[in-house]
Amino acid sequence: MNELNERDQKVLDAVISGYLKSGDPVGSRTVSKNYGGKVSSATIRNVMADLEEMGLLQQPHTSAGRIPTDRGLRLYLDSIIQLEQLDQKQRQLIRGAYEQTSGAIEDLLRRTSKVLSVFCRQAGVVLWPKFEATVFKHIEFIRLTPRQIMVILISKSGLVEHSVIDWGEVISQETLDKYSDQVNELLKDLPLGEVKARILKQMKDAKATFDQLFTKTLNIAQQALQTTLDNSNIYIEGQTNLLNSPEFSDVGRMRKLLQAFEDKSRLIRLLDTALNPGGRVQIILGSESEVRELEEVSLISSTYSRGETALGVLGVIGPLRMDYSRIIPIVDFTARSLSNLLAEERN
Amino acid sequence: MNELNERDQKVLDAVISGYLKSGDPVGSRTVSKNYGGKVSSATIRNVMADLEEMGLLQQPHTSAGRIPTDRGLRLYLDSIIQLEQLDQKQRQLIRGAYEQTSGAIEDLLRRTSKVLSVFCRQAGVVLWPKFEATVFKHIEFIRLTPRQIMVILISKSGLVEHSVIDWGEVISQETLDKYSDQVNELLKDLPLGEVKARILKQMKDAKATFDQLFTKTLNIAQQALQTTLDNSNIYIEGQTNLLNSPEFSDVGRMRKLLQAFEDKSRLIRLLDTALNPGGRVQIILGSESEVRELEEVSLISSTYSRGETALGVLGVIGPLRMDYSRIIPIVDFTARSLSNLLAEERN
DNA sequence: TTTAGCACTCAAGCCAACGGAGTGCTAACC
DNA sequence: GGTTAGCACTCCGTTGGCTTGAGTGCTAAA
Repeated sequence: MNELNERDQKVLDAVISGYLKSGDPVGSRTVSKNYGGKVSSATIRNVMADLEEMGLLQQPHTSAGRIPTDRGLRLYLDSIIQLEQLDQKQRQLIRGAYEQTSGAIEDLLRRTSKVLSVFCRQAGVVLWPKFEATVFKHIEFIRLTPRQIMVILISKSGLVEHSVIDWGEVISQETLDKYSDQVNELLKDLPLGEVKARILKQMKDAKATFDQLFTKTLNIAQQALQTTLDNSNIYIEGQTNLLNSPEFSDVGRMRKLLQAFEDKSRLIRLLDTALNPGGRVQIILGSESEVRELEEVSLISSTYSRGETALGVLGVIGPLRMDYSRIIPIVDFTARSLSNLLAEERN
Repeated sequence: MNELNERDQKVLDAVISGYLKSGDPVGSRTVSKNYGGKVSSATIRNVMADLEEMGLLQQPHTSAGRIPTDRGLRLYLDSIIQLEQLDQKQRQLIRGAYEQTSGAIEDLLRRTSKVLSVFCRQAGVVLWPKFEATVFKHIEFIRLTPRQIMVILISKSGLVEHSVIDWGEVISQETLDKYSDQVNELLKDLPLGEVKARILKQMKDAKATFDQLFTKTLNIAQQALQTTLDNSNIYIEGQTNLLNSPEFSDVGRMRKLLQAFEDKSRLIRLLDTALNPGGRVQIILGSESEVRELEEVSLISSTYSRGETALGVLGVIGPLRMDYSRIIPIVDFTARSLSNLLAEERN
């Protein structure tokens, strides 16, 4: 691909930013004006034809102005993604939004997605922290019915997951209590990613000493852990903000989009790909993802973490045509804020 | 209001059921035909004019057919609500849908709303069981940070709620453990609705005996309980089914509706009003509710329970124009199924 | 290489005409 | 007196032609 000279670049930028603002195709006259009138529209037309040939711009139909192709948009985004700082006032507002949050981590995350949706006027999403990235705190077995055991797993960061295990035989609460202390001791301060291995190792040892009941307890813990690790979750707020974009005033598109939102597993997959430790803001255009239904949206995301460990992803989903330069700093700042809050609170 | 004679009734039914099927206003000729040709369209026109005068039918404009008013629809619904049995095949299918559910009650509820949405082709909703209607099983205090305590509350039916309490002073895990047994003993088998009173009473006694730490523990329990009781939740599945109805192909209406769905508190309020112990299927037209945004939908609901205690509400939300006679038996049967499952599992 | 000019294209808005569904009313009918 | 046929009238939705305006590509001159 040919390099773009300065003028090409400028025209491309003008077309794209014009399009992002108005949503309408941008014509040569408009560009010429914004260019300061130094070049005539005819010249611009030539440049635009070149850019079209390069696959960066396209025409919805002859006699319409140009809009960017996905490739063109990508190029543009890469060039603006080195982010500006968010201005002081906005920062204050975002910090303020966190003030009355309760200690529960769920509240924190839900609040975050709300913040994102409100400040960016798009859909805000927060991917639930990866359980395996957190540290074991406590496990509790409760005998719900003679053959059903509820297992509650708590991580140091305050994540709680519970699941119910159908157990083949009757087991008493006393037995469960007896061993739960041992399991708690065994797993103390272990990253959840390593818990499984530890349990399995221990199960072997227990078998060797013929401690059947302990083996059983471990088994239960093991099962519960599996369900927990398989669980993923996501908070979405402000989906209806998307309805305000003219690109989704078409009912068909709209429906397609909302259907994609309804099946969260696809969204989770998408956000998962955006999880990169230590990363700054990242933009994924729908066409670049593997989720066909999300073709017409774009995800501006950032990773949040505690200390060095990347926990999850948060971000904003909106139409391809968004005010990226406004939203990018917000996402960035929100991710930092959340990371800070997580770091401060639990030690 | 004048009584309707048989013919009036028949015409009303014909108009409404025709309208429910097609969505278009129904004209006199159509009714005359469906009537078996025994009466001419002119006669029908006279009857229809009468019904309009009574406020049961209305015309979108002169020279259009008639559609029911809300009052007319209400009358019609009241007459058909004595429900038919669901046919054997559908029953099988619904039962089948529950087969692979895990023991966790959350799964059960989510599955239920899924079932409703799929079988009725509308949005399925399930209101989270009222915590105060369930029975205390277990409480657990976990010291998350020196000043933060996580309280986990479990009901006999397997509901789990947790909250984090910021505690003014440092409290050790040992202290918490020491008293949690006492609290558990104290609240054993108590309906959650009565727990609060019991705790308060006990706090007085503890104060009298100067058992400060116990008072504190009770205080924590008390706080956690409050948050828990305030919590209400709701599962919604298949919102996008609503988008298929032609009445919501208008983007404005659509938006209004989805916004109402996004703020769950309003939905919860609506469903709450439908909670009536021992009740059969109930229909609430949007115009009859206090939620303005839900004007154009209708809720077909039923109460699910365990034994004698009404736990929550489930149902279907769809446009005013729905296939009520098909959906009513489904909602009814689903409510029974869920109640049965809840009764069977936990004893 | 840039620019002015011109012919051409296409979407979108406007308007008038038309067809169809349905009504209300009147006068005849049983 | 209730019922029906007939008729004039109303109103919506669709169709199709027409116009307008934004924008293009090409050509020829600067």
